[in-house]
Amino acid sequence: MSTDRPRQKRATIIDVAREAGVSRGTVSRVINGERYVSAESQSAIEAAIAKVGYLPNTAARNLVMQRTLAVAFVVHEPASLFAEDPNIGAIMLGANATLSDADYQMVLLIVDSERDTQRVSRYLSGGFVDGVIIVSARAYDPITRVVEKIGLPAAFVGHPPDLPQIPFVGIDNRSSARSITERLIATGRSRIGMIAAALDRDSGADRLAGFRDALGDRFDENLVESVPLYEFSAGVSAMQELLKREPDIDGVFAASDAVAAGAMNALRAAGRSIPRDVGIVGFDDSTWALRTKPTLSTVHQPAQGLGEAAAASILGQLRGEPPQLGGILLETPVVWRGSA
Amino acid sequence: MSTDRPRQKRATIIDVAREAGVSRGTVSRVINGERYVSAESQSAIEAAIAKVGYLPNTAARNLVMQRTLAVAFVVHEPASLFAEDPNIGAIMLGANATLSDADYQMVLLIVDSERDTQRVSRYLSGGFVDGVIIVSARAYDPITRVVEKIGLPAAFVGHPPDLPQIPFVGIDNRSSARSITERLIATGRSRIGMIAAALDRDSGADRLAGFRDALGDRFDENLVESVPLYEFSAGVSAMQELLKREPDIDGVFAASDAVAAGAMNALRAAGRSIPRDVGIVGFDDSTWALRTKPTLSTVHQPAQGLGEAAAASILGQLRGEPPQLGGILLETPVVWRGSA
DNA sequence: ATGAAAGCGCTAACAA
DNA sequence: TTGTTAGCGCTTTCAT
Repeated sequence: MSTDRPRQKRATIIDVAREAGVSRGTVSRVINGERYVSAESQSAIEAAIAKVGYLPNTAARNLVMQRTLAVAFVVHEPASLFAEDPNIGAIMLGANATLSDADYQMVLLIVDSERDTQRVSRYLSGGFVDGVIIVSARAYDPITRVVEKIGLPAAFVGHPPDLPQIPFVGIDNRSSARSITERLIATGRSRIGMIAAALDRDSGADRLAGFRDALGDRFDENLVESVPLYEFSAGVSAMQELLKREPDIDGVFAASDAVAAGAMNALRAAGRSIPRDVGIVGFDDSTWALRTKPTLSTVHQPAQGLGEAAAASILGQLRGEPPQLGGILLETPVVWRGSA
Repeated sequence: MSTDRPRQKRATIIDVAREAGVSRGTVSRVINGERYVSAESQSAIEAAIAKVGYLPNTAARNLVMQRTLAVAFVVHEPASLFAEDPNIGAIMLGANATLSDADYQMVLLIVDSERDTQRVSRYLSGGFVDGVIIVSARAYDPITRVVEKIGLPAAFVGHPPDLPQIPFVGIDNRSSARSITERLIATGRSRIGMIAAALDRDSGADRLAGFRDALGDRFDENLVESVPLYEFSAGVSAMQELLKREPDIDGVFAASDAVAAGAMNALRAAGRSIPRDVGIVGFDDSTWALRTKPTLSTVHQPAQGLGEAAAASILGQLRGEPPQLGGILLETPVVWRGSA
């Protein structure tokens, strides 16, 4: 006989039933607010619940109900993410808001290592969630494969490279980049360069393609400098490089606001006035855009809307509606401010 | 008879048993890598698992095992959080790393509305997690009460105001603020002000108290301006106010790096050179601190370490070790850079 | 080494 | 209106 701390066993539906002098079926009905319970039973059970301190075990309920009212939100590569990418937070919040309205619990899972990948895969197939939202999926991701295998309703934010026909939400990076570049051209700049970033992701590659589209014959690859990540510091160094190579540059499209902010620092350090000497535009319309001086002209990325749309897609699938396989592209208005 | 998509029922342990011609007990043993299984059974079962595409239902297993190998991480008030507070991301990552090493799944729950509070409370009491890490808890939070009621192992990051004896990890805001202010005094400044923030949280109040401690008799409340949140924009306006009121100010302690960055903008706009005319120091050592020019002297807040310590506390409690009720305070070295 | 059976906490169909 | 019972998918004695 052990004398370890008895660790207070949690009250179950049976304890409530015993206390109230009814069967567990009746208790279950009260808990789930069903009809056909006498007033006496009702109050006896409510009293018993309070007395024994009963709290329902949702996990057990889920097992029999075969649904969890929970949706996972999987985030990859977060190390720099939250610091440098203000979008991801907004996407999360958007998804959470929509799921919350439908009374679904969003559970966020972070994938930061090989081990995490394994564990998260197990979690997704383990019966804890009814669906999953995945942001920044990589090509041939084990998580994606598990999701496919078990047919878990899924929605991707951004288009995973290797999957042609899956539900996703995103923006048209290419045409957005083209639009803002055209706007920049319209301001009369003649030597327009670009700081491209993250060319290994389709967002990065597409933004460069859009830039190229807009410039047409006037495209000059000497005016393009590319950096690996959407980072402030990368913007600084790339702009320095560009200035050295092409001192007469008078317009810049930076692949993200953070990059643009860095570039603006470098421009100012080089004695160039913005927008007089050089006009600059960014991409994202994140908090960066309002912190620069002058404020940044940029492409508005509807981050919260992406989260909401992804959540709505999941919710629709759970209602049995066929997902929109082609994907959903959200509008990205150009926001014109002081930097160009 | 319905012709709806049959929605492919998931294979269970029973399907595997049937396919392999053994009992479910034996299958269970194989899945859990126990001894006493014949080589034939072993391989027959492995083949059957592959054939029927079996994936274990962890939720069902948890029900009988009475443990989930999962820990919740609850975040409040995220609206601005991810944009303005780079710490929270680092705390998460630290917690995730430590939990992951112990093969625990961290599930992040966002509380962004009254409704979320309800749902998250249910989730925590619903048998999905073995413990919980709570950041920025509010006083008399319903979530905190649920956690107490069911005796769920918990660790707080930062000290919740209304609970005297709970396990928490944090930093000593007061003595840290005192230290950096003393360093600032030592640079020979004679009119030192402070931009205080978030005085309704203990972090904010304690930083002001530390400032006061350092200044002693020389403390002058005309040199203190306070703002509601740790925000860049608040730093701008507070600094403008301070300059107007006390033009001869030559030193500033800002309650956070974001605030300091804002203040530096205002100082520069007012034509003051940093650190020649006025020295300024911040708090957090977040990404802000390296983006300012000159870079910011500040107090290093070990955000990742806080997450790791909180996770370690939970893990310890789950091992049955008594939690350190007094709380764990981490070191906060002063980082001296160019701004003062 | 393995099968049979009890049971984790709960819901739901069926009787009564 | 209520009690009884059969599971949800899994682990774990207890026999054998």
